[in-house]
Formats: sequence, structure tokens, C-alpha cells
Amino acid sequence: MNDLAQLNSKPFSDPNVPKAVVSRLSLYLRELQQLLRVGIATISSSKLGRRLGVTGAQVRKDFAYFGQFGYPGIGYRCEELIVQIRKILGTDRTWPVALIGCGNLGQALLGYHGFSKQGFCVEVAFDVDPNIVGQTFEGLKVQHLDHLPQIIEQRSVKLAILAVPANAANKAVDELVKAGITGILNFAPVTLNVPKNISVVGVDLAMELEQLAFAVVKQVAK
Amino acid sequence: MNDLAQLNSKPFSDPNVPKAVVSRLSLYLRELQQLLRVGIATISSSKLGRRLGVTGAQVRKDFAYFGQFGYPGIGYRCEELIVQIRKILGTDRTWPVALIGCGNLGQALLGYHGFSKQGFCVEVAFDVDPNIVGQTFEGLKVQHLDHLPQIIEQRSVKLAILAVPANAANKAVDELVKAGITGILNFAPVTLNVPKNISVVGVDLAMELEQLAFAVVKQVAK
DNA sequence: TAGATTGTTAATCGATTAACAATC
DNA sequence: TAGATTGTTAATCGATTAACAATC
Repeated sequence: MNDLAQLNSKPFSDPNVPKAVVSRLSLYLRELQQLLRVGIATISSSKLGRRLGVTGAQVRKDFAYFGQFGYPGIGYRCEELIVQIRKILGTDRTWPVALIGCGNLGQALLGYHGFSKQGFCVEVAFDVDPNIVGQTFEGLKVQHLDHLPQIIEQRSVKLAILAVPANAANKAVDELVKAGITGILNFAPVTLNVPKNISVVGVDLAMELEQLAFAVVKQVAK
Repeated sequence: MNDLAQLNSKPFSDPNVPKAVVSRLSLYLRELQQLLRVGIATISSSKLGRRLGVTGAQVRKDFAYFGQFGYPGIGYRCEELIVQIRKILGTDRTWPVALIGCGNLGQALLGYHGFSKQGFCVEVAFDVDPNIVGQTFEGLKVQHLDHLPQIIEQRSVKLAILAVPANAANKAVDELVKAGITGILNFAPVTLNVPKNISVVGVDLAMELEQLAFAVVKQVAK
């Protein structure tokens, strides 16, 4: 990337960036890291797109929201582009994450270190069940939810993974918001009520399976 | 719903239905079930929309792809609409699901019975690790992946949850596709290469957290 | 009946794609 | 240089919203 690109790059907080673009950015990042692992240093927009089911034009347009990262006649250098995307997403640093709910799923998430490579680290874990509070999982001692405010303020935690039962979710969310959490990854199968400055990403297993069921039925109908 | 609505309802396999509509259908379904639980029998498109962050017009348009389910002047009857949406999604019956990979995450998913209410039942579980094959989790004995074809054919399993390590994902997928699986819920953080008649829904924790990080950074910048 | 709300059409808005001069 | 590919503009496509007659 040349110096001009740096100077011309638009502010990363451009409010006009569509959500779909940001989510593809994550997809590009994952694929570029894969490319690097298999020893590919440079890739064109159309080749990158083909791997992910999008057009080359879209790949270029997506990056163009944030600056000029490519080389005409050559393509994109994977290593450089990875650095740029991480900077855009804000994962060029490590984010401490709070885990709320250390039951079945919560414990599995603690054991899954896949996202630590991407700049996220579950540093604190909470629950309300007296049988779980005080236990240690993956070297992390579960705290009572009552201690949330002081702990996450002290560590400036902004992100939380919510893995509590559906009927406890919205009460927990109120606590999280009051404590200063601004991004929530929600595994509870309910709509969360949050102020509009709080971001929520939901993962609902049943809903994902429903999408598949529809697609499978549609396919059979053909 | 009147009889005419039945007669007029478009085929559920209408290829023109956008993906976004189908995914909102799942969201409506979840919310309607919640409404029913709290004793609300009837709801207007705008009230339902407000709860989910979409407009009333969009709610009505979404349903209009599939038929006429509402009552002018009254709204929609939750119970009826639930039945209709399940019929559309194909979850008016139970789908057997195969779980591939019974490590950390796989075991947690087995323990999470949240999606069984929605018509999905993990009936068979597979792994390749000799330390895991043969063990029983939640009353389910883990089979070796080699036995996949015969077992899923015998039970006509069409859906699989893939919870294997990233480097094993694409090899496993080849087996699944060969065996006749046509819908895959992928938890491995890699792009799956599948024929175009196979549906894949991906859940990547790192990617979801990245979306939150971006949103949080953007919000702070305001 | 009057009030409320649907289903649907037309208008608007936004996102994707095609095309191509500029560049390496 | 010739070939390849970018960044960007204009054209296309699709999805959302506004509006309203029909209906309960």
C-alpha cells in the first residue's frame, strides 16, 4: 500500500457502511488468514470472491469503503490486507470479554479458544447458581453476577457473551447495560430489549436449523 | 384464516423468496411463541414489527409471499400464524439431525435441548477420536464416522451439525455430502466447499464478536 | 357505524454489478 | 510493452417503505 492510501483512507466510523459489508469483512479476513496458512501471498478480488461466493466487483467495492488497499495488475497482498481489516474491525488489539452464564454451553465456550486467535479473550465469568459460582473452569473462577459492575469497570470490559436460559436473559441484560457493556453476543433464544446504543448479535440454534430446513425442503421441491 | 387464503396461498417453494424474508420468518415465529406464552392471542403487524425492529409494512409483505394469514381490522392470531410459519419453514414435523464431532462444543450442543422444541432432534452422533467413539452422552452412543452412510440413510437424516476442528471440516463435509446430507450447520471457522444443491449455515464465534467490536468502536467514535 | 388493520401497488431507497480508464 | 487488475462511476437490480382501497 502506498502512502497516499493511508492519507486518503476514509474514517473507519463512516456511518454509511452497510452492515452486510462489515460482515463480509469478517469473511474476507478469515479467508485471507487461510490463504496465508497455505502459502498464498497475493490474491485478486475475483479469486477471493469466487472462494466466498461473491463477485470481484463486490470485494473491491467493500474495501473501497475504507481505503485503497490493492495493487492494480497484481491484486491484494494477504498479509497487508489482514492488518488493514483488523484495524477496521477494531481487532488489532485484544478485547476482554465477559461470559455470563457458565452452564453447559458457557463451559463449552470457555473451552473453545478459537476466538482468542482473533483478538478476544474471555477474562471473567459470571453466574447466579450457587452450585456454579466459585467453581473454576479453564483456570477461570466463576463470580456471582452481583460483582459484575465493579469487575468489568475495573477491567474496562465492553463485550459480553450471554449464555443464560431464555427466561433469565432480559434481566441479565439490564445488569450488563447498567454496568457499561455495549456489545452482547446473545445465545438465549429471545429478543433482547436494549437501548439503541447497545449492539446485539444473536445466535439461535433453532433459528439456524429452521433456515436449513426451509432450504432443504425448497431444494427437494425443485 | 378463511378458506380462500388456503386456496390462494402461493407454493412454499417459490424461488423468489429472498433469504432475508425466510430469516425474519424464524424471528417472527420465536416472537409469536413468546407472545402466546405471556397470553397474547392476537397482534397487529406494526406491534409485532416494533418488538423486532422492523416496520409493520415489512411484516405484512413478508407474510404476503406465502398467503393471507391476517384479519383486516384485527391483526394476526398468534396460534394460527405459528402453525402457518412452521408449515412454511418445514418444521411442522420433527427433523432428525446428525451431530458430527463430539468434543467440547459437540457435547454442549447435545446437552442443549433448546431446538428440540422447534422440531429438531439430534438422533445420531459421530466422531473419529477412539477416545470418544463408543462413549455415551445424553443417552446417545457416539458412532465412528465410518458408519455415517448406513446410519443416516436408514434414518433418512438430511441435516447435520458440524462441530469438528477447522482442519477436519472439509474432509468431514465430503463424507456428509456423499452420504446424502443436504443441510449443514457449520461451527468450524472455515469456508466449506459444497455442491450448490447443499445448504450451509455458518456460525463463527470469532466473526460474530468481530461484528460487535466494529459496532462498539463505531459507537464510541460518535 | 367508526376505528383499526390488512394485503397490495407504486414510489423510494439502497445494494450489487458491469464497465472502463488508470495503474502497475 | 502487453497483460492483469485495481478503484470508481453509472446502470441495474432488488428490497423496503408509504399509501390506500378493501375488509372486518
